[in-house]
Amino acid sequence: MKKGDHLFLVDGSGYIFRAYHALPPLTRKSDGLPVGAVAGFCNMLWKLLQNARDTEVGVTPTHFAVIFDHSSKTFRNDLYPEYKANRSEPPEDLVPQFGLIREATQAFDLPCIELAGFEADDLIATYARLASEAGGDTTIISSDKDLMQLVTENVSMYDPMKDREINIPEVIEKWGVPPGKMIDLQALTGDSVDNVPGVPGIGPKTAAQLLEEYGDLDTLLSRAEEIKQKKRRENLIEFADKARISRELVKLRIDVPVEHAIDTFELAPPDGPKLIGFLKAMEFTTLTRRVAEATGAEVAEIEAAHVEVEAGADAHGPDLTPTEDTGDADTPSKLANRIAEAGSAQTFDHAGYECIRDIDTLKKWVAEAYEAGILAFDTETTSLDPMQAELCGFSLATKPGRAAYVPIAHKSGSGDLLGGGLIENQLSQEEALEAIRAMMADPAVLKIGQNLKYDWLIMYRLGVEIVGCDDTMLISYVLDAGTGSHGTVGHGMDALSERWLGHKPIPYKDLTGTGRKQITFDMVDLERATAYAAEDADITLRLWQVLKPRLAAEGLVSVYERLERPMIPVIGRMEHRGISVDRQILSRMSGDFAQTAAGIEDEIYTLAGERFTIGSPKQLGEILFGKMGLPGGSKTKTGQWSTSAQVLEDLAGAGHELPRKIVDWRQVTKLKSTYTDALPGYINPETKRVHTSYALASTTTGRLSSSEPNLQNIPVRTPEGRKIRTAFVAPEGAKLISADYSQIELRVLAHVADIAELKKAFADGLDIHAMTASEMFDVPVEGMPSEVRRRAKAINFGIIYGISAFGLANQLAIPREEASAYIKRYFERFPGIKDYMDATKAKAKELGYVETIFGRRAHYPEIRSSNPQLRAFNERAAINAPIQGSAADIIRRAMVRMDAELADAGFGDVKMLLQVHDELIFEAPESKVDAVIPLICDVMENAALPARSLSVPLQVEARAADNWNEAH
DNA sequence: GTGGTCTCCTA
DNA sequence: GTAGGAGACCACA
Repeated sequence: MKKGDHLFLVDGSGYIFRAYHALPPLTRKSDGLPVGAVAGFCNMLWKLLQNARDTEVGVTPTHFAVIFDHSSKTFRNDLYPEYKANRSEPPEDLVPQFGLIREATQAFDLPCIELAGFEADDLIATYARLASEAGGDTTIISSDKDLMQLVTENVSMYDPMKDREINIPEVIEKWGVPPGKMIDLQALTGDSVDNVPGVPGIGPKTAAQLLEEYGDLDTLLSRAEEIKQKKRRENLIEFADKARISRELVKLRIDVPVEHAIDTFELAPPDGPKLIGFLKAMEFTTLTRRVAEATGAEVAEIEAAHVEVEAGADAHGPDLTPTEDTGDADTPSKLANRIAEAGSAQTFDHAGYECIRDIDTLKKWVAEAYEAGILAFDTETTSLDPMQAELCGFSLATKPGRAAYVPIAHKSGSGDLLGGGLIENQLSQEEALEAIRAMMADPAVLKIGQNLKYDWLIMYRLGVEIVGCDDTMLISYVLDAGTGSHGTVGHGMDALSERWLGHKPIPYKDLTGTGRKQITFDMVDLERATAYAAEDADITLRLWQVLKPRLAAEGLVSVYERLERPMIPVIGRMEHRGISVDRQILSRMSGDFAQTAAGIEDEIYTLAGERFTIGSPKQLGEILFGKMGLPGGSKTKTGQWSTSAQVLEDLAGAGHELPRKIVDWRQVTKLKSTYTDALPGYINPETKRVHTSYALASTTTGRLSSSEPNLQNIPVRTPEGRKIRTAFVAPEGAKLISADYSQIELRVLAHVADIAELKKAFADGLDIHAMTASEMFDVPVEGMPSEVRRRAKAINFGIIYGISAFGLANQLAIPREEASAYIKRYFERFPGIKDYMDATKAKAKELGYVETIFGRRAHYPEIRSSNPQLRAFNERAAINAPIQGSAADIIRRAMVRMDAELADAGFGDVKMLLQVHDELIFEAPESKVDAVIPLICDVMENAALPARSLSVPLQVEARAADNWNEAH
């Protein structure tokens, strides 16, 4: 090892625990052996060995070793017998994976280091020291805080699961002290997991503050008398010895008598066949193929290695999957596994795709589609906006590897002086569409798309109907909504392909470029267009083969069939219809807002004594809290003083003039920039209407989201904002109808938690917030002060959001203790709610997901996190999801049924335009309004039936007017 | 140009 | 305290 070398040390024992808790629990080999953590470990190693440069680490290792704990007893037990005494046994299905991870390390040809009497951390500390002394750098692959004391200029850490490097600044940011003081900090705080005692009542924040003040632990303990806080002083004196022992426990040994010299860690190129043998045995098909591609090995020629599972371990463990593989029967989950494996074992051959340029070939493909009964289909267009896009061509696939592209509007490149003309020998749009029209409308051929709503709209605009279809994006959404951390698992094709097929598709930008020089798809040459477009269809088909069988295997067919697939034409039609927006009204309002804003700006500059960028929170903060010296409220996570409306309102309340002006200015400029200025830009030049885009698969709960423009957040709370709704109008001779569910989420809560009092209140049509207030505060509903009702209302909402004292206190601007007391009182009065919340949390922890009343699943893998904040957040989300999600399912059911119900009743000219979570907006001929409103309400109120019979009535309120403001 | 931060709009 | 999208600013490439 020499200067410039870079040693990677993987904390193998730490990784396995973390991976086990962070990854979905269901990863198993076909014989039931749990291998989730092993899979994560292998992927991580491979990534570090292949592309460490592409990660946060940014360097490629020259030396590499994986370090493990040898056994649970170490020298620390001699120091302090209780050390790690409260460690429970590892979970059953984790046990066999310890051995497998060591096997994996050997399969990777990497040193597998452990030593009796020492923890992995001590070995890591020692090797890091040795590397530094030899002039090399070290990256420790771990995010364990116990290792942070080792961080120096030459030693950093890397969290492989978050792709995050941890250097000196990150340690300071996280713990408030530099790495050199981490030992003292941990000595003070202790560690309940490892049973390191520490000093009671001292957490990380306090410890950092004390160390900042006194420098180090010894000084602090010797001067403990000076501490002002009584309890803290007493504890520091009483537990000084415990703190000193703790320091010895957390201090890592850098002088372990290691058996392997660091030079033996030098990295050799991977032994492809050996590694592949192991990966095959583990059934990691995707990684197997990646390794094969990188090492040039032939997968088929390599036999799966024989891997022994540690004796005594229950290899099969308790089965966690809802459908168990039993016997030889081809169960859905077995089928799903087998197909997934077959699909991902094949490679992609871009040169094998066909470019269809004559009608006979296209007809041959159509015949092939009939034969196969399935056809993956994808359109290529000039725009992401399906209401403006023009068709460039479309692609087809009938089985894996068998795919083609049909160009219809490609032009020759711009480099050609005579260029810009249509390329010859392309089928015309009419000809090509005519050839596929009958098949597209024939349910005998299942059309498979990825985000099919887009292609559906393109074809709908061209007069081609699609009947009989599947959407891989929606299937993935039904199966995996919420998996991965922080919703990182999207359901876009690139992500799905990498995840399920182990294949990275050709990036769109490789064809079109980006930014100013970006070209439209019709300018892409046919060879590359064919490779790209046909690949998309090919991928879609393979994804369908992998994902579709899982629906049955995991009991999610009806969710997909009733709540997802039918939404494609429903939402497609709504987006196609758009809504009429009055440009004049918006333009007038923009002018007014501009004037108002300019006036306020002058006043602000005068009050501030200088001109500055009001919209910059940074500059504004400097003026308010620096120059003017106003007292700051809360801080943002980057340490800036917050200038949120809440803070400014508080300052205004204390008699300061400027903050009030800022609030006013913000409101006016917000309304202007986000709404009155932006909306006219979305009016489609052709239709003269605004066509929002609804995302069907973007939320974890099942709600839709709306974008470009977002029509689900048009202002309503303030009179100024509300006026914007007057610009959403019905055309001459028509009215807008707004129909919204009253208190749907509270009704769902009453139903799912089965709360007699709430159910009765809804059945009797009572004011639910007043009723809650009356129950909680013993105040009669008659003559109840509005403040009392307001508090009960906030609590009711809080319950739906997975209440916390902190949140309720914030909402009501009351002390946290008071909020806490309210919650306690609420739970005493409605114990069923508490039971429901506890049961929901327990279910989410056990299964990793929660369900709506219709069986839609929302995954919260991080609910098992050891990070209390993250865990609590996931608990609240898990409590909220069945309520929010069930309401979302109900309105989806209403929407799916609505068009047909309207048409059957002779209201074919009444059009559903928008959805805003609990509200539907329609456009109807004036003459039909009165007759259609009861029908709309009826469909919405009975939307849960016949699948579910709610024990609470649903109530819908509907009104018609010339514009959205008056209708709502 | 891109991505992160802050703020604010909705149910 | 839940679920979203978007605009402005600003530091980075």
